Amino acid sequence: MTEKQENIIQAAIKLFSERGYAATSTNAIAKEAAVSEGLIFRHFGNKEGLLHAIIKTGEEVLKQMLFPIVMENDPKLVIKRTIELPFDVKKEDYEFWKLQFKLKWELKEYSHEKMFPLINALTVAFKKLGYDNPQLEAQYLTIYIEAIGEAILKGYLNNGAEIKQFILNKYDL
Amino acid sequence: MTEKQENIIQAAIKLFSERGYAATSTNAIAKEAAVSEGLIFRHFGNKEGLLHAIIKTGEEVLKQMLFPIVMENDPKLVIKRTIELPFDVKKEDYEFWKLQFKLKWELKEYSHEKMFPLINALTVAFKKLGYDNPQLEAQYLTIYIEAIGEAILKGYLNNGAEIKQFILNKYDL
DNA sequence: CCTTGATAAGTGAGTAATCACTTTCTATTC
DNA sequence: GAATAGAAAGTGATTACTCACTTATCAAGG
Repeated sequence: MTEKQENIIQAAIKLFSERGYAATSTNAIAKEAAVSEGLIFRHFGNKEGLLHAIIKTGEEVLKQMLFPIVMENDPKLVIKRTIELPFDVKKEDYEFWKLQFKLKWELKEYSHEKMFPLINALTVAFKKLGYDNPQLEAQYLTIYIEAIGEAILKGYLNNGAEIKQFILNKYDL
Repeated sequence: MTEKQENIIQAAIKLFSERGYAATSTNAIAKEAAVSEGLIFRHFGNKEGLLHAIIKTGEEVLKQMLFPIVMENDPKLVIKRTIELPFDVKKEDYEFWKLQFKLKWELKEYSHEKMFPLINALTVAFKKLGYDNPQLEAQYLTIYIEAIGEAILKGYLNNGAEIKQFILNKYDL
Protein backbone atom coordinates (compact mmCIF):
# COMPACT_ATOMS: atom_id res chain seq x y z
CA MET A 1 0.00 0.00 0.00
CA THR A 2 1.71 3.18 -1.24
CA GLU A 3 1.15 6.62 0.23
CA LYS A 4 -1.04 7.74 -2.67
CA GLN A 5 -3.12 4.59 -2.38
CA GLU A 6 -3.72 5.41 1.27
CA ASN A 7 -4.60 8.99 0.32
CA ILE A 8 -7.21 7.73 -2.13
CA ILE A 9 -8.85 5.51 0.48
CA GLN A 10 -8.91 8.28 3.08
CA ALA A 11 -10.36 10.75 0.58
CA ALA A 12 -12.98 8.21 -0.50
CA ILE A 13 -13.99 7.49 3.10
CA LYS A 14 -14.41 11.19 3.70
CA LEU A 15 -16.42 11.92 0.55
CA PHE A 16 -18.51 8.72 0.52
CA SER A 17 -19.39 9.44 4.14
CA GLU A 18 -20.33 13.06 3.44
CA ARG A 19 -22.14 12.68 0.11
CA GLY A 20 -22.84 8.97 -0.24
CA TYR A 21 -21.23 6.50 -2.60
CA ALA A 22 -23.27 7.20 -5.73
CA ALA A 23 -23.13 10.97 -5.30
CA THR A 24 -19.32 11.03 -5.10
CA SER A 25 -17.46 11.24 -8.41
CA THR A 26 -14.08 9.62 -8.95
CA ASN A 27 -12.93 13.03 -10.13
CA ALA A 28 -13.78 14.52 -6.72
CA ILE A 29 -11.94 11.70 -4.93
CA ALA A 30 -8.84 12.25 -7.07
CA LYS A 31 -8.86 15.98 -6.28
CA GLU A 32 -9.35 15.40 -2.55
CA ALA A 33 -6.51 12.87 -2.54
CA ALA A 34 -4.36 15.10 -4.77
CA VAL A 35 -3.68 12.34 -7.30
CA SER A 36 -4.58 11.80 -10.93
CA GLU A 37 -7.98 10.26 -11.54
CA GLY A 38 -6.44 7.43 -13.53
CA LEU A 39 -4.56 6.21 -10.49
CA ILE A 40 -7.79 5.22 -8.78
CA PHE A 41 -8.53 2.80 -11.60
CA ARG A 42 -4.96 1.53 -11.77
CA HIS A 43 -5.07 0.49 -8.11
CA PHE A 44 -8.70 -0.43 -7.53
CA GLY A 45 -9.95 -1.44 -10.97
CA ASN A 46 -13.15 0.58 -10.79
CA LYS A 47 -15.18 2.70 -8.41
CA GLU A 48 -16.77 -0.34 -6.81
CA GLY A 49 -13.33 -1.85 -6.23
CA LEU A 50 -12.42 1.20 -4.20
CA LEU A 51 -15.59 0.79 -2.18
CA HIS A 52 -14.73 -2.84 -1.46
CA ALA A 53 -11.30 -1.89 -0.20
CA ILE A 54 -13.01 0.45 2.27
CA ILE A 55 -15.48 -2.23 3.35
CA LYS A 56 -12.63 -4.67 3.98
CA THR A 57 -10.97 -2.06 6.19
CA GLY A 58 -14.21 -1.63 8.12
CA GLU A 59 -14.57 -5.34 8.73
CA GLU A 60 -11.01 -5.51 9.99
CA VAL A 61 -11.47 -2.59 12.39
CA LEU A 62 -14.71 -4.11 13.72
CA LYS A 63 -12.97 -7.43 14.33
CA GLN A 64 -10.25 -5.65 16.29
CA MET A 65 -12.88 -3.94 18.43
CA LEU A 66 -14.83 -7.13 19.16
CA PHE A 67 -11.76 -9.26 19.86
CA PRO A 68 -11.14 -8.29 23.52
CA ILE A 69 -14.87 -8.73 24.26
CA VAL A 70 -15.20 -12.14 22.65
CA MET A 71 -12.01 -13.34 24.40
CA GLU A 72 -13.14 -12.18 27.85
CA ASN A 73 -14.16 -14.88 30.34
CA ASP A 74 -15.78 -12.80 33.06
CA PRO A 75 -19.45 -12.56 31.93
CA LYS A 76 -20.01 -9.21 33.65
CA LEU A 77 -17.07 -7.76 31.77
CA VAL A 78 -18.33 -9.09 28.45
CA ILE A 79 -21.62 -7.27 28.92
CA LYS A 80 -19.99 -4.13 30.31
CA ARG A 81 -17.57 -3.81 27.41
CA THR A 82 -20.32 -4.42 24.89
CA ILE A 83 -22.36 -1.61 26.37
CA GLU A 84 -19.37 0.72 26.44
CA LEU A 85 -18.49 -0.03 22.82
CA PRO A 86 -20.44 2.76 21.08
CA PHE A 87 -19.54 5.33 23.71
CA ASP A 88 -15.83 4.74 23.19
CA VAL A 89 -15.84 5.71 19.51
CA LYS A 90 -13.57 8.71 19.00
CA LYS A 91 -14.87 11.86 17.32
CA GLU A 92 -12.21 11.62 14.63
CA ASP A 93 -13.55 8.20 13.66
CA TYR A 94 -17.17 9.35 13.28
CA GLU A 95 -16.89 9.79 9.48
CA PHE A 96 -15.55 6.29 9.08
CA TRP A 97 -18.32 4.69 11.10
CA LYS A 98 -21.04 6.79 9.55
CA LEU A 99 -19.96 5.41 6.21
CA GLN A 100 -20.09 1.84 7.51
CA PHE A 101 -23.65 2.32 8.78
CA LYS A 102 -24.69 4.04 5.58
CA LEU A 103 -23.37 1.16 3.51
CA LYS A 104 -25.58 -1.26 5.43
CA TRP A 105 -28.50 0.35 3.58
CA GLU A 106 -26.74 1.00 0.29
CA LEU A 107 -25.34 -2.52 -0.31
CA LYS A 108 -27.30 -5.73 -0.67
CA GLU A 109 -24.30 -7.91 0.13
CA TYR A 110 -23.84 -6.30 3.54
CA SER A 111 -24.67 -8.93 6.14
CA HIS A 112 -25.36 -9.10 9.83
CA GLU A 113 -22.99 -12.04 10.28
CA LYS A 114 -20.13 -9.89 11.48
CA MET A 115 -21.98 -9.52 14.76
CA PHE A 116 -22.43 -13.26 15.34
CA PRO A 117 -19.25 -13.71 17.43
CA LEU A 118 -20.45 -10.95 19.74
CA ILE A 119 -23.94 -12.43 19.99
CA ASN A 120 -22.44 -15.81 20.88
CA ALA A 121 -20.13 -14.34 23.52
CA LEU A 122 -23.04 -12.45 25.04
CA THR A 123 -25.24 -15.56 25.03
CA VAL A 124 -22.60 -17.44 27.04
CA ALA A 125 -22.22 -14.50 29.40
CA PHE A 126 -25.96 -14.19 30.08
CA LYS A 127 -26.16 -17.95 30.59
CA LYS A 128 -23.38 -17.86 33.18
CA LEU A 129 -25.22 -15.11 35.01
CA GLY A 130 -28.38 -17.22 35.12
CA TYR A 131 -30.59 -15.09 32.85
CA ASP A 132 -33.87 -16.74 31.81
CA ASN A 133 -33.36 -16.44 28.07
CA PRO A 134 -29.65 -15.83 27.32
CA GLN A 135 -30.05 -16.14 23.54
CA LEU A 136 -32.72 -13.47 23.33
CA GLU A 137 -30.94 -11.26 25.86
CA ALA A 138 -27.87 -11.36 23.63
CA GLN A 139 -29.82 -10.55 20.48
CA TYR A 140 -31.66 -7.77 22.30
CA LEU A 141 -28.49 -6.14 23.59
CA THR A 142 -26.70 -6.39 20.24
CA ILE A 143 -29.50 -4.68 18.37
CA TYR A 144 -29.69 -2.02 21.04
CA ILE A 145 -25.97 -1.32 21.03
CA GLU A 146 -25.96 -0.86 17.27
CA ALA A 147 -28.87 1.54 17.64
CA ILE A 148 -27.00 3.55 20.28
CA GLY A 149 -24.05 3.77 17.91
CA GLU A 150 -26.29 5.11 15.17
CA ALA A 151 -27.89 7.66 17.48
CA ILE A 152 -24.49 8.90 18.61
CA LEU A 153 -23.19 9.23 15.05
CA LYS A 154 -26.31 11.07 13.93
CA GLY A 155 -25.99 13.43 16.88
CA TYR A 156 -29.31 12.44 18.47
CA LEU A 157 -27.65 11.62 21.78
CA ASN A 158 -26.46 14.62 23.75
CA ASN A 159 -26.61 12.85 27.09
CA GLY A 160 -24.28 9.97 26.31
CA ALA A 161 -22.72 9.52 29.74
CA GLU A 162 -26.15 9.51 31.37
CA ILE A 163 -27.55 6.93 28.95
CA LYS A 164 -24.48 4.74 29.36
CA GLN A 165 -24.88 4.66 33.14
CA PHE A 166 -28.59 4.01 32.74
CA ILE A 167 -27.95 0.94 30.61
CA LEU A 168 -25.18 -0.35 32.87
CA ASN A 169 -27.60 -0.09 35.80
CA LYS A 170 -30.14 -2.23 33.92
CA TYR A 171 -27.58 -5.02 33.92
CA ASP A 172 -26.39 -4.42 37.51
CA LEU A 173 -22.96 -3.24 36.38
CA MET B 1 -52.80 14.66 -7.52
CA THR B 2 -53.40 13.06 -10.94
CA GLU B 3 -52.93 9.38 -11.67
CA LYS B 4 -49.62 9.91 -13.43
CA GLN B 5 -48.38 12.03 -10.55
CA GLU B 6 -49.17 9.14 -8.22
CA ASN B 7 -47.41 6.75 -10.60
CA ILE B 8 -44.29 8.91 -10.51
CA ILE B 9 -44.22 8.95 -6.70
CA GLN B 10 -44.73 5.19 -6.45
CA ALA B 11 -42.03 4.53 -9.04
CA ALA B 12 -39.65 6.90 -7.24
CA ILE B 13 -40.29 5.23 -3.86
CA LYS B 14 -39.54 1.87 -5.42
CA LEU B 15 -36.35 2.91 -7.20
CA PHE B 16 -35.01 5.25 -4.49
CA SER B 17 -35.54 2.44 -2.02
CA GLU B 18 -33.80 -0.14 -4.21
CA ARG B 19 -30.89 1.93 -5.56
CA GLY B 20 -30.74 5.00 -3.37
CA TYR B 21 -31.64 8.57 -4.28
CA ALA B 22 -28.43 9.61 -6.03
CA ALA B 23 -28.12 6.38 -7.97
CA THR B 24 -31.62 6.65 -9.43
CA SER B 25 -31.96 8.66 -12.65
CA THR B 26 -35.06 10.64 -13.52
CA ASN B 27 -35.04 8.73 -16.78
CA ALA B 28 -35.39 5.44 -14.91
CA ILE B 29 -38.23 6.84 -12.79
CA ALA B 30 -40.09 8.00 -15.90
CA LYS B 31 -39.75 4.57 -17.50
CA GLU B 32 -40.90 2.77 -14.34
CA ALA B 33 -43.88 5.13 -14.07
CA ALA B 34 -44.55 4.89 -17.83
CA VAL B 35 -44.60 8.65 -18.30
CA SER B 36 -42.38 11.11 -20.14
CA GLU B 37 -39.35 12.32 -18.23
CA GLY B 38 -40.37 15.96 -18.61
CA LEU B 39 -43.54 15.33 -16.62
CA ILE B 40 -41.50 14.76 -13.48
CA PHE B 41 -40.13 18.28 -13.76
CA ARG B 42 -43.49 19.79 -14.62
CA HIS B 43 -45.03 18.43 -11.44
CA PHE B 44 -42.16 18.40 -8.96
CA GLY B 45 -39.81 21.11 -10.28
CA ASN B 46 -36.66 19.03 -9.95
CA LYS B 47 -35.44 15.71 -8.65
CA GLU B 48 -35.15 17.04 -5.12
CA GLY B 49 -38.75 18.28 -5.27
CA LEU B 50 -39.86 14.75 -6.00
CA LEU B 51 -37.85 13.54 -3.03
CA HIS B 52 -39.52 16.11 -0.79
CA ALA B 53 -42.96 14.98 -1.87
CA ILE B 54 -42.00 11.48 -0.77
CA ILE B 55 -40.60 12.71 2.54
CA LYS B 56 -43.80 14.64 3.24
CA THR B 57 -45.78 11.46 2.63
CA GLY B 58 -43.52 9.61 5.06
CA GLU B 59 -43.98 12.20 7.77
CA GLU B 60 -47.74 12.04 7.33
CA VAL B 61 -47.83 8.25 7.57
CA LEU B 62 -45.62 8.31 10.69
CA LYS B 63 -47.92 10.86 12.33
CA GLN B 64 -50.90 8.62 11.61
CA MET B 65 -49.12 5.69 13.23
CA LEU B 66 -48.08 7.61 16.34
CA PHE B 67 -51.45 9.29 16.81
CA PRO B 68 -53.29 6.47 18.66
CA ILE B 69 -50.26 5.98 20.93
CA VAL B 70 -49.80 9.63 21.83
CA MET B 71 -53.54 10.00 22.49
CA GLU B 72 -53.73 6.95 24.77
CA ASN B 73 -54.16 7.58 28.51
CA ASP B 74 -53.48 4.13 29.92
CA PRO B 75 -49.68 4.11 30.45
CA LYS B 76 -49.36 0.35 29.96
CA LEU B 77 -51.12 0.61 26.61
CA VAL B 78 -48.83 3.46 25.50
CA ILE B 79 -45.78 1.28 26.10
CA LYS B 80 -47.38 -1.85 24.66
CA ARG B 81 -48.39 -0.13 21.45
CA THR B 82 -44.97 1.46 21.08
CA ILE B 83 -43.31 -1.93 21.32
CA GLU B 84 -45.75 -3.47 18.85
CA LEU B 85 -45.22 -0.66 16.34
CA PRO B 86 -42.37 -2.15 14.27
CA PHE B 87 -43.87 -5.63 14.31
CA ASP B 88 -47.11 -4.39 12.77
CA VAL B 89 -45.51 -3.06 9.58
CA LYS B 90 -46.94 -4.89 6.58
CA LYS B 91 -44.67 -6.62 4.08
CA GLU B 92 -46.03 -4.54 1.22
CA ASP B 93 -44.91 -1.37 3.04
CA TYR B 94 -41.31 -2.55 3.55
CA GLU B 95 -39.98 -0.67 0.49
CA PHE B 96 -41.54 2.54 1.69
CA TRP B 97 -40.06 2.29 5.17
CA LYS B 98 -36.68 1.16 3.95
CA LEU B 99 -36.50 4.35 1.95
CA GLN B 100 -37.43 6.44 4.99
CA PHE B 101 -34.62 4.85 7.04
CA LYS B 102 -32.17 5.20 4.18
CA LEU B 103 -32.95 8.89 3.85
CA LYS B 104 -32.04 9.42 7.50
CA TRP B 105 -28.45 8.80 6.44
CA GLU B 106 -28.60 10.43 3.03
CA LEU B 107 -30.12 13.76 4.06
CA LYS B 108 -28.67 16.30 6.45
CA GLU B 109 -32.04 17.99 7.03
CA TYR B 110 -33.59 14.76 8.33
CA SER B 111 -34.22 15.28 12.01
CA HIS B 112 -35.08 13.22 15.05
CA GLU B 113 -37.81 15.66 16.07
CA LYS B 114 -40.60 13.58 14.55
CA MET B 115 -40.15 11.17 17.43
CA PHE B 116 -40.49 13.82 20.17
CA PRO B 117 -44.27 13.39 20.65
CA LEU B 118 -43.71 9.67 21.19
CA ILE B 119 -40.84 10.29 23.62
CA ASN B 120 -43.02 12.70 25.59
CA ALA B 121 -45.96 10.29 25.70
CA LEU B 122 -43.65 7.51 26.88
CA THR B 123 -42.09 9.74 29.53
CA VAL B 124 -45.53 10.46 30.98
CA ALA B 125 -46.42 6.77 30.84
CA PHE B 126 -43.25 5.65 32.65
CA LYS B 127 -43.77 8.38 35.25
CA LYS B 128 -47.32 7.17 35.91
CA LEU B 129 -45.99 3.66 36.41
CA GLY B 130 -43.45 4.91 38.96
CA TYR B 131 -40.26 4.19 37.00
CA ASP B 132 -37.10 5.70 38.50
CA ASN B 133 -36.03 7.66 35.45
CA PRO B 134 -39.00 8.08 33.10
CA GLN B 135 -37.20 10.44 30.73
CA LEU B 136 -34.33 8.05 30.11
CA GLU B 137 -36.64 5.05 29.93
CA ALA B 138 -38.57 6.81 27.16
CA GLN B 139 -35.42 7.73 25.25
CA TYR B 140 -34.10 4.21 25.67
CA LEU B 141 -37.26 2.54 24.39
CA THR B 142 -37.61 4.91 21.42
CA ILE B 143 -34.10 4.25 20.21
CA TYR B 144 -34.62 0.54 20.65
CA ILE B 145 -37.90 0.45 18.78
CA GLU B 146 -36.35 2.25 15.82
CA ALA B 147 -33.54 -0.30 15.85
CA ILE B 148 -36.02 -3.18 15.84
CA GLY B 149 -37.71 -1.61 12.84
CA GLU B 150 -34.39 -1.43 11.04
CA ALA B 151 -33.54 -5.03 11.86
CA ILE B 152 -36.90 -6.23 10.58
CA LEU B 153 -36.60 -4.28 7.32
CA LYS B 154 -33.08 -5.54 6.73
CA GLY B 155 -34.23 -9.10 7.33
CA TYR B 156 -31.99 -9.64 10.37
CA LEU B 157 -34.93 -10.67 12.56
CA ASN B 158 -36.37 -14.08 11.78
CA ASN B 159 -37.82 -14.57 15.27
CA GLY B 160 -40.01 -11.46 15.41
CA ALA B 161 -42.84 -12.87 17.51
CA GLU B 162 -40.40 -14.26 20.07
CA ILE B 163 -38.50 -10.98 20.39
CA LYS B 164 -41.74 -9.04 20.69
CA GLN B 165 -42.93 -11.19 23.59
CA PHE B 166 -39.49 -10.95 25.19
CA ILE B 167 -39.61 -7.15 25.16
CA LEU B 168 -43.20 -7.04 26.40
CA ASN B 169 -42.14 -9.26 29.33
CA LYS B 170 -39.38 -6.79 30.22
CA TYR B 171 -42.07 -4.17 30.79
CA ASP B 172 -44.50 -6.56 32.55
CA LEU B 173 -47.00 -6.42 29.69
C1' DC C 1 30.02 1.61 -9.81
C1' DC C 2 27.51 2.08 -13.58
C1' DT C 3 24.43 0.42 -17.23
C1' DT C 4 20.50 -2.11 -18.53
C1' DG C 5 15.95 -3.67 -18.43
C1' DA C 6 11.83 -5.06 -16.47
C1' DT C 7 7.99 -3.83 -13.53
C1' DA C 8 5.14 -0.96 -10.87
C1' DA C 9 3.44 3.79 -9.92
C1' DG C 10 1.63 7.77 -11.68
C1' DT C 11 -0.21 11.36 -15.13
C1' DG C 12 -3.64 13.85 -17.81
C1' DA C 13 -6.11 14.31 -21.95
C1' DG C 14 -9.76 11.95 -24.26
C1' DT C 15 -14.36 9.20 -24.80
C1' DA C 16 -18.95 7.50 -25.10
C1' DA C 17 -22.64 7.32 -22.18
C1' DT C 18 -25.54 9.23 -18.93
C1' DC C 19 -27.14 12.92 -16.10
C1' DA C 20 -30.74 16.56 -14.59
C1' DC C 21 -33.17 19.62 -16.78
C1' DT C 22 -35.42 22.64 -20.88
C1' DT C 23 -37.97 23.63 -24.85
C1' DT C 24 -41.39 22.97 -28.10
C1' DC C 25 -45.30 21.15 -29.32
C1' DT C 26 -49.96 18.73 -28.88
C1' DA C 27 -54.07 16.95 -26.28
C1' DT C 28 -57.43 17.58 -22.72
C1' DT C 29 -60.51 19.77 -19.61
C1' DC C 30 -63.23 23.26 -17.32
C1' DG D 1 -60.38 29.68 -25.05
C1' DA D 2 -57.13 29.57 -21.61
C1' DA D 3 -55.09 26.90 -18.30
C1' DT D 4 -53.40 22.41 -17.31
C1' DA D 5 -51.42 17.79 -18.43
C1' DG D 6 -48.55 15.38 -21.14
C1' DA D 7 -45.10 13.71 -24.87
C1' DA D 8 -40.89 13.95 -27.44
C1' DA D 9 -36.78 15.68 -28.66
C1' DG D 10 -33.57 18.22 -27.38
C1' DT D 11 -29.46 20.78 -24.14
C1' DG D 12 -24.74 21.31 -21.95
C1' DA D 13 -22.50 19.35 -18.09
C1' DT D 14 -20.77 15.49 -15.75
C1' DT D 15 -19.90 10.66 -15.34
C1' DA D 16 -16.88 6.38 -14.94
C1' DC D 17 -13.40 4.71 -17.29
C1' DT D 18 -9.39 4.19 -21.04
C1' DC D 19 -5.13 4.93 -23.08
C1' DA D 20 -0.72 6.45 -24.45
C1' DC D 21 2.77 7.99 -22.09
C1' DT D 22 6.32 9.34 -18.25
C1' DT D 23 8.69 8.55 -13.91
C1' DA D 24 10.43 5.74 -9.88
C1' DT D 25 12.28 1.49 -8.05
C1' DC D 26 15.47 -1.91 -7.94
C1' DA D 27 17.97 -6.13 -9.06
C1' DA D 28 21.30 -8.43 -12.23
C1' DG D 29 25.42 -8.31 -15.31
C1' DG D 30 29.63 -6.43 -16.97
